[in-house]
Amino acid sequence: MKALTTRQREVLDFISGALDTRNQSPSLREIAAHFGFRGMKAAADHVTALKRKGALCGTDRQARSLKPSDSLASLRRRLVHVPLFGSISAGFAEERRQEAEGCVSVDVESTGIRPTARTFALRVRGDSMIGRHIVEGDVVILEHGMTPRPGQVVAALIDNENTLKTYSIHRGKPVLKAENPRYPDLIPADELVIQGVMIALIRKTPEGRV
Amino acid sequence: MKALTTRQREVLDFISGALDTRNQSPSLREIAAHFGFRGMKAAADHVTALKRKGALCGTDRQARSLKPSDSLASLRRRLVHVPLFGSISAGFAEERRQEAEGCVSVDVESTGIRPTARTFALRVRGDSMIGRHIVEGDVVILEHGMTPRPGQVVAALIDNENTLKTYSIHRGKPVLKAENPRYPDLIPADELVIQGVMIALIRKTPEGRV
DNA sequence: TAAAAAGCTATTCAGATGAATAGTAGTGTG
DNA sequence: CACACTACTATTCATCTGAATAGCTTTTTA
Repeated sequence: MKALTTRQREVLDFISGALDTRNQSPSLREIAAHFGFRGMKAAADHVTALKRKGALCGTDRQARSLKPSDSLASLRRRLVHVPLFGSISAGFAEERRQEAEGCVSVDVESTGIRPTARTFALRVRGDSMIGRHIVEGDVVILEHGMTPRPGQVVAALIDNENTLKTYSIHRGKPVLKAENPRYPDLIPADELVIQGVMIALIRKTPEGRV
Repeated sequence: MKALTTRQREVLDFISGALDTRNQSPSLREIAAHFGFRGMKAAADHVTALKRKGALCGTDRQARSLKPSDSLASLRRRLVHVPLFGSISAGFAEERRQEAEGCVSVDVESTGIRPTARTFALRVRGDSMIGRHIVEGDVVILEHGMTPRPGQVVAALIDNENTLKTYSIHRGKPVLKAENPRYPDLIPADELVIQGVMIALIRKTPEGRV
């Protein structure tokens, strides 16, 4: 990519910014207005220059189709937006989105996070999974309706509360195991509702947290 | 939000899909073309109905401004796209984006992930930070140029390789501590290049991983 | 069963938009 | 110096686009 001039950089930043905040490309006239151009040819010229230098791409003659051909953007994978719950009380309701307390966005990778409607996230409470290096405050992403395999971490509804356990087989029977010696082990799995199987984890270190 | 008909759901899905894949709202004519409508009023009617039912929003008379007012979307926070490295060899180059092996996207939360240009991600190798529950394969998100505080996890360049350590103060001097008894401790921090301070962590459980 | 809503065809219109033409001033560069 | 490039003003044009009007059939609801 050829070097950009200061002005071209400014125009590119404005377009990227609009795309980030409004999720929509500005029109040539909006670019002109933002920079105080009296005509819009100036904006058009900058866009042409940016396209020529490979910094910008867009469909010809199509409104608001500009987007930076930024290498970071091209590396960007398809995103999944997953509803985040503090806890899930009942079974899977239709309108579970309503109860979500937030939203976690992860990019899909080969690892297997598929953008299913049954994917959700849960905030971890307690330290029952410390043996699997899952600590309080972590956000786990789970897939509902997946059949767990032994060794996988699952979220189960125990006493009307979500708990993370390791799914395993003991004496030929499926059981749920806590990964902390202080917690009771081996709960028969078939009597419980398994909410989901863990497919990913996100930990955010708050500013003051140590 | 009122219930949608099957057809309205289809139209909404098409718009969301276009937004996800092309990052751009379709025009009414594109919607019509996709569903094989002979006129474009049909598409306009569906859009009007979806807006009325609160499923869709957009600026009046503005091209390609449709976007689902989906509750999941409204919960969605501003995203940061962070370049992911396998390792960082030298100091911070300008064109570090070029070397990035991927891209991690996280949504900004109050925790402090600010969309700085100095934010980057690193894939964890080895188990030197097992004591902090950071395991092999995890992706840590770091901020370059931040002054670390004791107890925070930092990435340092040791022997031309990135290593995660805990930053702490020993006898009044800053030192780097490995969180695994099998690794050497207490490396004087001021002789090293600190690449960044950890602000978040992402763990993805591959399909077969246990 | 009657009314309302959904789901379309066909056409028209104003305004938004990208692109083009013509021209000016300044800045480098070989 | 001539030439290319940047960075604009000013204006015009074809097309894209959203919105509107008139009408039609089918499905849903009261």
